[in-house]
Amino acid sequence: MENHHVPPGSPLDRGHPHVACSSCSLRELCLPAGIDARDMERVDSLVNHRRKLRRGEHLYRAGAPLVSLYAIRSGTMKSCVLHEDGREQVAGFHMMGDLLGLDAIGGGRHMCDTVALEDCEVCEIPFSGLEQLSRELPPLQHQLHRIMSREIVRDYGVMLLLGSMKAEERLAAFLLNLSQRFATRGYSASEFNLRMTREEIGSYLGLKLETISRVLSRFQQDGVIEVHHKHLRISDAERLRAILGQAPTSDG
Amino acid sequence: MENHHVPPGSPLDRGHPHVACSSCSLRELCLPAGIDARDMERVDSLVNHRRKLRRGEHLYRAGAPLVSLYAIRSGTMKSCVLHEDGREQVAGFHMMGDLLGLDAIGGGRHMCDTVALEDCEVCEIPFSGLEQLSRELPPLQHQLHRIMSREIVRDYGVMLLLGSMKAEERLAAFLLNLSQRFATRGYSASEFNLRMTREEIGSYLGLKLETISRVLSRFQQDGVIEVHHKHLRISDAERLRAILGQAPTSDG
DNA sequence: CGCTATCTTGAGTAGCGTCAAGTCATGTGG
DNA sequence: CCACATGACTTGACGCTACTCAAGATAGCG
Repeated sequence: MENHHVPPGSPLDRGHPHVACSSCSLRELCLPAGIDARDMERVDSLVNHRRKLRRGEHLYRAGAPLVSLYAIRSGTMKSCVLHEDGREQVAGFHMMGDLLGLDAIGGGRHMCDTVALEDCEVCEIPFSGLEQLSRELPPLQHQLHRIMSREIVRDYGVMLLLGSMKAEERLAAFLLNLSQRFATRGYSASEFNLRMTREEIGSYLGLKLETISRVLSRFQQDGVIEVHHKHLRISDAERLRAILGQAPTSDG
Repeated sequence: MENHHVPPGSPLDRGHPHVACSSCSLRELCLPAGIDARDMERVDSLVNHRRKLRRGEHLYRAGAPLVSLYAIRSGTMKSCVLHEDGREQVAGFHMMGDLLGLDAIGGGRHMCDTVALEDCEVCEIPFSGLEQLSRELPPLQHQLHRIMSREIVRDYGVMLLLGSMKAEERLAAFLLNLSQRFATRGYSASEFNLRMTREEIGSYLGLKLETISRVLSRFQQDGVIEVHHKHLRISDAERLRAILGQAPTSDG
């Protein structure tokens, strides 16, 4: 799938390209949402770097000091939390428009590893500058708060998933969530490529890769999805939602 | 302390004393951390209500519009996320100094239920006023960001727990976390009362109440803790940490 | 073209859930 | 003060879901 939604070759977009938020197609999904044209140039001047990452490259590692937040322009990333004994868990998958690095504000150091799952491009947003500017632009301040709050709510949803759903429900929830995020970004809700491995999905959902594979096969058998390696088509979204909705206990 | 000159029994007083942040023993744990004396009175004037809750009473319910954030002065609360089918899960336990309601900023509505586990007292912080004041007081702004970020990091920890730990590890992690939070607040790290039921602990940890009961019994058998109903003593914190640390797979 | 990472599928198993019975603590009304 | 009701907790027996281990298939990449 071609993520390059952004018109290439704008005046500022050469060499080490500064691409303005004001001309970014993601601006309504991202940090500048709600900023009016007059103030936008101040945001533009804050977000003055882009950075490319190759597949597998780290955006930051746990322990690194907080310098900037990052907004994804293109590509998909994962964040992993680590346990001393070496266990790691995927805490989230990120795509265009998502804001990364919020975990580092509390302690001044990143608390997870964030890695590109495919070639990515991110906008770098110096955090101290962001705090300063958000004091002057209430809509920017509010949007930052909203983004952090929504991350908290998303995390609650993951807890619910991990704490009280069975494997099929977890995977149904995951696929529907992915589907919705693609739709929000203007892509097909019913057909997309998984950018992550079965193992990464499993890690995120608290399951083993074999279980992911089996459940995907079962869904396909049942005609709910068609899956061929990384390519996935949701044939019957209604049924997926039904899988999610059915409580395991009591009658029905 | 009455920087507001609110006469006792005035409408604003609502029969509850206004207790200023500046004289609150929790201020270094709570929202005003890092505010200097000169600015503190502005924070005091923002936080102008206290509210008492009886055990079992809701502080807010999912769906309610965001009006205020709440700081716990005394008592313990739980937050529960709900699934349409009626399943619910405890997303967190809160105690003195914790700031509640952050889930509501993103959508303007609360996304979970928050309930008192015992009689509680909270300080009400009108959110719009908080955003406004935090534009004028950078340390307040930064502290709000830190609190939200720490909530995100805490959530990552819960995901790790739910996604990759066995029952014994989860409970060990839970007890050590409680212990540390009591210690931070000046209480004993090794001896305290559980304010929540086995079922609530289980819900938080993604386990059933019978499992909580069994694992507590096993810990007691092993001499790691002593537990008698709600009363708990950690006899061997080192061993608890060891239970947490041991990876289940491979050698070691 | 072969190497490696990824994925699929099967068989056996362990850990936690379910169901059930019984104990204990707390509170209430007589 | 006691009898009783209620909610919380403990413990046992059994079952099911997802894990483990293992073998083989497939795709991507140099």
